[in-house]
Amino acid sequence: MTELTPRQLKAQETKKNLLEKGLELFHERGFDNVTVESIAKACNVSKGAFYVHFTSKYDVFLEKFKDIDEFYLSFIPSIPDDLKASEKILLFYKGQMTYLRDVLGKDFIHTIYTSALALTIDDDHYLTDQNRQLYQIIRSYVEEGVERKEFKRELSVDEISMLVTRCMRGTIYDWIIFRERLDPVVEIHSMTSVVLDGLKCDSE
Amino acid sequence: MTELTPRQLKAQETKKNLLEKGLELFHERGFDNVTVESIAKACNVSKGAFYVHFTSKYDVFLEKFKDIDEFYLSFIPSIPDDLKASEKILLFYKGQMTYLRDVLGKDFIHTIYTSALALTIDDDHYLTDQNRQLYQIIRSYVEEGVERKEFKRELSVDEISMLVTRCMRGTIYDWIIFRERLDPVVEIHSMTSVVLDGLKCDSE
DNA sequence: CGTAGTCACATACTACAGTCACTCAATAAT
DNA sequence: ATTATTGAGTGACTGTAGTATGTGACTACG
Repeated sequence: MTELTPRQLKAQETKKNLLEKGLELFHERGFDNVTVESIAKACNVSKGAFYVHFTSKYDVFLEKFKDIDEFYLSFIPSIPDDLKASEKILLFYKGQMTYLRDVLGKDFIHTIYTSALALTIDDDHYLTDQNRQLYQIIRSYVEEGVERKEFKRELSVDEISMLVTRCMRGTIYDWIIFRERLDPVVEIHSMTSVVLDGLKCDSE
Repeated sequence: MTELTPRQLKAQETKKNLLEKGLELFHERGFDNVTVESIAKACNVSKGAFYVHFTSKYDVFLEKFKDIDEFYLSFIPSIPDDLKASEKILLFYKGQMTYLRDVLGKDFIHTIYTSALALTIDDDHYLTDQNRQLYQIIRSYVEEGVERKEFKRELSVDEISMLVTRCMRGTIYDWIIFRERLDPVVEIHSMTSVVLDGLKCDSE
């Protein structure tokens, strides 16, 4: 299983090259200004080879996107354990948005959010995968909050998690469509504060 | 100004044809399965003529989208005047989402939300136009709520309106990406209730 | 070994959105 | 009436994502 033939190794290398070069070019020129052909050429392979390894131009991005969850995990320890669940969520989102804004950049996120809309019925998008780290993290905070009776009990953990993560998706969508007019770090804070306030157990 | 030459009338007719035939075909086959050429052919004009009247394939949709605001306006009278601002907003959203789901359909909204992400820097999208009816309606309810001290006073009318409308955009985005798994009428209600609760004046 | 099959990659292609230089009839200007 | 201008409409063209088919080196298996 782990035994790779020289041929498979070479293919793996090709894929890695395409991925790295692709991300590099996207970063330099923007997603729409990079052609699949140019990525392939820069790696001395044909366009056909690109499509052996990736199902679409977006696919290159999604590969990278999965790394994000690693950042999320690494970020968690910096959140003090003795905070209330809602405060943890706010801190987490602040870290996340700062990362999206300053490290990954709006173009990157733009492409991710576009690709989620572009898919055909069958294949599921990473954004809607509730097993991904991000969702699990939020869910665990929510669970904690529910146990400690911080949140309304009419709503299930999954329902609350959905609303809290929707907060984030809505803010990111707005960040993109309102262009230079919004700071996502500011916006996620005001939006999420309100939602968390609304979720608070009334008897507090 | 209102004097139209026969030539202008003919052009207007062509545009109207393209618009109607375009929407009809989109409805029949779905946006992605209709080519600009086929719309043009069905109207016995060339593709070039299409681009005289519309700046893009999306543009046909946006034209129609502007009609939505008429529906919104017509819907307002059915909302009792003596309700609280937050209840009015909930009712309004319920009516809106029902209309989007049952009359316009998800495909239509899908295309609108995709086009908002697809634009180049310069041109502004209808979704972000704060002068449009929808935004004005929500703003007026919010204003009412603020005056009656239903809402927190730390936030301005514009800030609150932004959050309330973001609620809607986030819910619609989720409706699209989560495909058959969500009912937008249910979702808008739970999401907006929470946000409105969070916006409530604490001393109530 | 030898041979059948696989798969990483190449090449030529299709499909389609959007562009551009042009035409020609309708209209405006003199 | 003659000429100049406009602008609706044309159709060939470009650019690019994605596909269909081929090919030859490598691999697996008798």
